[in-house]
Amino acid sequence: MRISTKGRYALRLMLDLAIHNTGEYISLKDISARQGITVKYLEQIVTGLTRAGFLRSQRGNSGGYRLSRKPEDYTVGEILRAMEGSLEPIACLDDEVNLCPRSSECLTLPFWKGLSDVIRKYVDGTTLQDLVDTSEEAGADSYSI
Amino acid sequence: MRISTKGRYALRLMLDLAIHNTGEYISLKDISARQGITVKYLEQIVTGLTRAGFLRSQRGNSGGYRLSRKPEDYTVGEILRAMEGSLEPIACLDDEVNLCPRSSECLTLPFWKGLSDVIRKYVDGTTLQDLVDTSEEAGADSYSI
DNA sequence: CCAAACTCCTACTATACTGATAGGTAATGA
DNA sequence: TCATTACCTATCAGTATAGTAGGAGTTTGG
Repeated sequence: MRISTKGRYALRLMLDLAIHNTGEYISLKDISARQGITVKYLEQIVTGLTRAGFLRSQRGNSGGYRLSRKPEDYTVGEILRAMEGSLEPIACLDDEVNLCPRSSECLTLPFWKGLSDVIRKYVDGTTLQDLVDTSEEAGADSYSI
Repeated sequence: MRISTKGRYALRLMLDLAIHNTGEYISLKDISARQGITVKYLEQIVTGLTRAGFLRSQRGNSGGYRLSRKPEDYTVGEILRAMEGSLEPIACLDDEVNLCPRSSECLTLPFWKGLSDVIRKYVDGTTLQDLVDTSEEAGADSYSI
């Protein structure tokens, strides 16, 4: 039941861009310095986010990335799904294809559906802006992000 | 974010024993036939559950397993944790040891704690008896467990 | 009493996933 | 033009997953 580093780092990257959301492009080098994640690994993560349409990129000197929407228009759920593929606790819940032949008589399936629901409600009920807000509440000075 | 087969099968095994909770010992062979899981794999799963004190076992002819408590006295959470080790979405939340050096300034940590909370509330708020009840509501005949 | 029916224990294996690192190409701005 | 940046593909060690396999010890029904 673990979120991979890609999912966790993607969230930190997006949050970093949300906090430094000036309209300018932010380089991975800068994000790397702040987040302590290598540029090379960030590249892999950012690829997924750009392909999902979450980021705009600019090549060349003084290039980088910026958010393509406002922070309040991203849910944490969609960011995590872009990296993790699925947040469902069991494959049966992903789609019809993975539905197992026992599903109609499976006594544990309703439990898993319920778990899926509480997870989905939570992650899709939290926006990137919500995370920015909690950081400001806590006092921006104490954070080095 | 997937629950492993061990966790899923453990829940099915416990639920099978809860439904056939006559006081008699139930053999893995019987459970295997009902659940479609090999006896050899069930052995591995049942070992963890027995060590956790969830089951009583009886060796030899007409031996098997039975629940050591009443179905309403098991939470699904503790059953899953016995097999999965931890249900925390990130290692930082497991214990002090795994806490990363950035934790005090980590802007995403409160989010992960919140996710951990909704998961924990759900899985520890559901008992084995709850799963038995939903099966009875749905009509016992339609289920072959 | 003994053989069948069980649990119990340890080892092994193939496959996939994770968490990276590495090297090179293409675009851009000063 | 050249330093800086995004972009692309490949590789790799380590770990976890989802089992399979073979046997040893225990109990009881016949």
